[in-house]
Amino acid sequence: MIEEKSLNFLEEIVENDLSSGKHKSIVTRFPPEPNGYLHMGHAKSICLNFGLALKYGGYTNLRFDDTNPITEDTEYVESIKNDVKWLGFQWKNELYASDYFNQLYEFAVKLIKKDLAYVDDSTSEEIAEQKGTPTQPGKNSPFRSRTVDENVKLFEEMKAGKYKDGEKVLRAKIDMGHQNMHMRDPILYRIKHAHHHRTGDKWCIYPMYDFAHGQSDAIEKITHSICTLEFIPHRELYEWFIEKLEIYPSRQYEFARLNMTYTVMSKRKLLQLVNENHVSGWDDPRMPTISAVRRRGYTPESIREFCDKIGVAKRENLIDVGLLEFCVREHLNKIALRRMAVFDPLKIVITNYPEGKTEILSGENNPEDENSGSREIPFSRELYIEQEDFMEVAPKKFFRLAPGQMVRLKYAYIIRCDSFVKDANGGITELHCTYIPESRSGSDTSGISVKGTLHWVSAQHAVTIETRLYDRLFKAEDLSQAEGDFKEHINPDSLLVVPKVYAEPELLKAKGEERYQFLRKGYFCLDPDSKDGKLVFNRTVTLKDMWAKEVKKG
RNA sequence: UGUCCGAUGGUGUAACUGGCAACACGCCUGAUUUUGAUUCAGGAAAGUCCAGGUUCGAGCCCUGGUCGGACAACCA
Repeated sequence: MIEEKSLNFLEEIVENDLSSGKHKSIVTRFPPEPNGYLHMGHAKSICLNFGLALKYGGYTNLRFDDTNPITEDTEYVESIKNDVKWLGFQWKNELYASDYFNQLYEFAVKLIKKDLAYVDDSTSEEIAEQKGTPTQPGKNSPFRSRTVDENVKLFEEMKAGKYKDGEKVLRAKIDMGHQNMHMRDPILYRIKHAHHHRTGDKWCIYPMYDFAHGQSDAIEKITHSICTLEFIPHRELYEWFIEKLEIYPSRQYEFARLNMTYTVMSKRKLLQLVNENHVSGWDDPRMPTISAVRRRGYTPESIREFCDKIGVAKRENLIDVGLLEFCVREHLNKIALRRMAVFDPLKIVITNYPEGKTEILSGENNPEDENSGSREIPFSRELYIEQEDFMEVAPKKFFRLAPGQMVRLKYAYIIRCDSFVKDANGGITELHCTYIPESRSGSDTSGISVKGTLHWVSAQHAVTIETRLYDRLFKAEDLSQAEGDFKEHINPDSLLVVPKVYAEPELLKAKGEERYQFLRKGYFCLDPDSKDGKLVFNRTVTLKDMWAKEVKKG
């Protein structure tokens, strides 16, 4: 009997609506504006909206909120669809707010005829002036008292293209003294002689968010319209339109957006990073966009798991990026193929191993997965190990190589370090070791047990690859609290390219969809920049490293 | 000076709707280990923003504060 997982507040609402009979099934929607790439915050929203419908047997529409032709583009539409699919969700209908432009126009006319909307000739400055402030009431526009007929005619003319951008707007007639700023005669339509990615040049007036979103929800009979906290003040207006237009009463619910440590999660800021070349693009693996984490090697499973773990509530939060890393390690540990690669080579010569001899050893692809099989690894007299795996004078708890010390070479033999060679600067250039022939992996009769196991690569057989190691994009943990402009906190060392890493030859067969664990180094995946003869790997995340922590402690 | 949201270990989310605060990440110990990974066992860590009140009993209810956030784009 598994204890039932407690519900988040949205699931509670849905369950109540279902059990009370308010709804027989639910309909949600994911409503991105196609003006940027999706990020992890959107992933949270996607998992929520699609997850709810999946759990309670409803469906989810993908609806592009494309009411501002100036900033929107089909490039973004395509990336968004791609990202949602990649995350593993399937929408019922692909819809666009622009599909409803005719209907929205009729809604506007209806409001005008009910004397609940009017055409205003005020400039945007004047309208801002009329709005007042959160603590001071606004004042009526001088155009507020136009007759219904006049408004109908003017609005038609706006639609017909008689006026220039900004010359007129359509506003709701509510209450300029309202406590809620959004109820102070909000703008419904504005004039933009702009080409729309879907409707082309058909329209020169476009509805504002508030006059498009809720109505689109109603048209689609969305039962639960879920958005982020900053839309709370819009809810009153959302419901005002439902009442006055007498349309399907979708209900809006708000949850706290995702914030993560060491990064920013706003499209505006991410766009800035892209435009100002602080990153190579929207899918630069250091970005928190979905396309970037995908390129970096994160799996959809791990992101869904992450979204599940962070929960949903109404209080502001700052999630430790370490939790995301935990989720991806957890998944990658189960599926990644193990490979060996040496980043900072130190040559070792096995002095008692025959020159010219090559042995083919076998290494399991994944100890976590019995069905993953094994691959062949060449072993020979000259090998590379990591520089950091040798110390001339080793502390007692150093289980790696040092003069006289023994280690196991993974999948191979136990070796002992006999001597080392130094260059003029005192740097270690070469180790001379002897191997224990009867310690061969899988048939070890030596009876020797060692504390350390090293990864290695045969010098003669190694292939070289490029690797890109990523660190956090920002140095500040909480960018919302950090002083000054967010870009002042960019981490200059967030990308480290290692142009030449020595890898076991099996890696030549690497495939883009595959995930790899470079033993003791982390999880990696092939980057699309790879070409024949030059493979590039991204480090998704490091392995947990207790030893590094130990060393730090001193 | 207004209105609206919110407040539980370091972080995030719970608490059967009033019954002596749980789970996850992180942290610390130890065991296992041919990855100092994984796995396993254990531990530290909040008395629930504050002050009153109701109650046999309050993180949950009431009152008043405090703190944090949102709201004044022809953006969404």
